[in-house]
Amino acid sequence: MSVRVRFAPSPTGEPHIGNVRTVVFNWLFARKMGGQFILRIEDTDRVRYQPETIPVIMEGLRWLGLDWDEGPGLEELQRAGIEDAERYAVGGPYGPYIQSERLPLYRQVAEELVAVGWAYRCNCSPERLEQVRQAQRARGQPPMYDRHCRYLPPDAISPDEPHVIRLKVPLTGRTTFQDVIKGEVIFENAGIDDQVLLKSDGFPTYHLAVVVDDHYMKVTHVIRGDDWVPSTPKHVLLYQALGWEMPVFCHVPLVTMPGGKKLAKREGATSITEFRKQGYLPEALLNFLALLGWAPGEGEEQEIFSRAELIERFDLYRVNRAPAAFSYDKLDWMNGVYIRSLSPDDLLERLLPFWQDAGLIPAPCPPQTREVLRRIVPLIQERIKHLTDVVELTDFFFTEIAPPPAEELLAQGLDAERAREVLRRTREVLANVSDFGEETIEPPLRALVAELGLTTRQVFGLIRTATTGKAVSPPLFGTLSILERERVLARLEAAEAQLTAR
RNA sequence: GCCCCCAUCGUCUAGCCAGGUUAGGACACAGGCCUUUCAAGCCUGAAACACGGGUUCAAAUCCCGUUGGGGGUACCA
Repeated sequence: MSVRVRFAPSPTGEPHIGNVRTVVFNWLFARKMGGQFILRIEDTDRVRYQPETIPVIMEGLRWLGLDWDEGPGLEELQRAGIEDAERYAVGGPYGPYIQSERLPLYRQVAEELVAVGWAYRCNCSPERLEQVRQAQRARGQPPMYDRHCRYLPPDAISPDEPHVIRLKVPLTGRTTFQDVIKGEVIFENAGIDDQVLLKSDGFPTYHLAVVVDDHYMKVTHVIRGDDWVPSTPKHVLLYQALGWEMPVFCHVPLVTMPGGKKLAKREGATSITEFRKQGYLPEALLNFLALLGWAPGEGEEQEIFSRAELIERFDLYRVNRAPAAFSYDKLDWMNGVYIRSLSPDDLLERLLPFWQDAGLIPAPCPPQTREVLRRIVPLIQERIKHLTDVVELTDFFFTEIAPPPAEELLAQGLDAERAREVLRRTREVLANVSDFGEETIEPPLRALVAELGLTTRQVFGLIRTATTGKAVSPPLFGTLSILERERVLARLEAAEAQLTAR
């Protein structure tokens, strides 16, 4: 039978990067095994529901290259009020793939469980439940539902009055399951709460919905975060009660922040959208995430893997047991590696939106500007770690610069008079050079350095500051050539004036 | 509190299952080379088996305990 896995986000916000790593494992496993990767929307929490995050989640997956074989279809997306539903509709034979579209199914299963004695109705008020929990805590007992309604006569609560349906967990014995990563995990039934399966608003809780959907969608492997381990016995009980075949469970370790701190949904954990905005390449992020908690092993020392290589080598059974800390340092390095490996034209295309967002070049990029960019890219390719870095590194090509203050011009240790001389002589040289190509500029400037008896650092540093306004810039001769003679001479003159004014 | 999971350089990890390694690699860090700045590249360095007991000729590897970390404990997922 074909492997079927799923990512089932709840549209209450954008998934944090730890969740995304788990999605990567799911996707890699599906592709490796030639199976299906399913996207299911778990919108059963009506309080925290934010429909607008559905397309954001989908957009993020697409950007990362995590395509899904089955997922919400056109009509259900339209009913959810998603704009551009056509753009995201995939559909599939086991839909609908949005849980709010499957309500009758959950209710039916819940009623079945009540009928066979595996579940019961409960109309305890939230206040009473809270009181019970507080009392238990005060006594130093684990907070659990006291099963008040479990022992009521079967007809004590009418199906028509507001109530929830709870799982009737066996009071004794133990529930166990085999986990791909952890091996056998054992829970005493006495410690398992009578979990609510169907809420009073008619929506299922995660526990009911996940079991029902995974069953009917023929999911074979449940690959999810470690945080689900404690609720897995409830799911196992449900599978047993319903007589359904169990999927393979695989609980992958969580991802923490660099300090080892918790990576909770709202703790500023970065989302795919944020990484994208910060100038990370999707292939770099994918590569990095795949290596967070997994390594090919067998003495393999390669760390840069193409998408195809990751699929080929990924092994779910080799995923680590211990949680992994996210490292921006390593991601940055990897992003730089990927940026350097791009063809200049490809890099140019990816850089374009960042230059445009910064207002440095017009939105439809004119052909002339593109030619300039084509000359700039090779100069900066090995100097940026993020696509966003290009803005600060190249802005002086597109905007006028304020003449640098004297102290910056004199940073190389020259006195004002000497610096003025350097600038004046440089202007003479550059005014008379036959053409303004990189190779034509360099020899006479080097000759000038020798003639003046100064160091290249002193002279070129001064020219750099004068023409770019920065102490750090792309390689000087290429930069001057792209700037062109007129602007270079003007900036040199302006700098000279700065020193004179002094 | 109770339940569950986890433990190799600062970080990601290889090695563990099938005991014998100078415990390997990468990021970051330090020093050097190259060099017009910054990068990139190259070379070198520092850096780990959490602790305590077993088992064994031999333990990072197997067992137990301790400590530490993480997760769960909702009509959230």
